[in-house]
Amino acid sequence: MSTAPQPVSFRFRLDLASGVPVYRQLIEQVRNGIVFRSLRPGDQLPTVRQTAVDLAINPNTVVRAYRELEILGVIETHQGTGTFVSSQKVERDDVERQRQLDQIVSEFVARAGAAGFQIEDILSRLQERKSN
Amino acid sequence: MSTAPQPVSFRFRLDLASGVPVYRQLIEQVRNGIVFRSLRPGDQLPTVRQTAVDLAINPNTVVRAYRELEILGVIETHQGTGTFVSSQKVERDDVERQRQLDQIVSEFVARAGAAGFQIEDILSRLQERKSN
DNA sequence: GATAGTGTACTAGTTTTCTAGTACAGTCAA
DNA sequence: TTGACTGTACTAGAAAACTAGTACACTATC
Repeated sequence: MSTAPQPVSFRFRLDLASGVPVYRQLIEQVRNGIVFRSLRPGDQLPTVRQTAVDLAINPNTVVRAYRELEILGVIETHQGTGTFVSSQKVERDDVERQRQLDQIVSEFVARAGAAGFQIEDILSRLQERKSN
Repeated sequence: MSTAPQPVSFRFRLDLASGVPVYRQLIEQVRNGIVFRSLRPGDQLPTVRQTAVDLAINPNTVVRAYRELEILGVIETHQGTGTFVSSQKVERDDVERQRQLDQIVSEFVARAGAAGFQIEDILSRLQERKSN
């Protein structure tokens, strides 16, 4: 190596015993990485090949995860260059974004509600997270 | 009929075009019914057979949905009698419930975060819902 | 006990999901 | 241009998910 442009520090890990599909584990780890700031806009993700070798899986499995994340607008892939965390999530129409947030929240409330939790429970838990 | 014990008013509907598995649509509708109070503790759900006939699906598909809901503690099934919304969700260990809420919130935050929303966005949206 | 209602169990077929093998194509630096 | 890196495309097989057919067992009422 010569210039070592922005070394990739992010690393995947697998839990084969969990029963959760590999590609889904990868997606979740990237998402969490972004939320918890271990991945920042512009950061390069491990390459498809490197990840495949490291985890002893097929490149296509990595591709599948990256593709789904790209559809979500979370990352950007550039053939021949690499895969990167989106520098700025594409700004969408406000109405569309509002609808999207609404849908996520709806589903969430329904799920928590079915488990016997009230909106108050959720709110207080989120407040805690926010202050951390 | 003679006594007509608590007529079942809840009705399922299907969206075959959605691509969402039938049994999962049923689960979601029961969950939402509970959250939005169209289903209350003790209410009887449509019978396995009636639902199967109404929606032109196999009884086992309904059974699958009901079983999953029962595992979640949302409903209770009684062979020969019917299926009912749990009169009182089984009280669990506080620590266990805390963990459960934590997990739901975690997943939610990760998902919303990946879609570009901040905890603040979620909080304000939830506050709105609460006041409605 | 008979009967009509309820949920249950077992089996199986189709579809979808998930992963892999392998060859191809773009990018960049030397 | 060449070579070593990057992501992409096509194909296919195994596993899981999903739904259905059919027969059985429990419950309540008459």
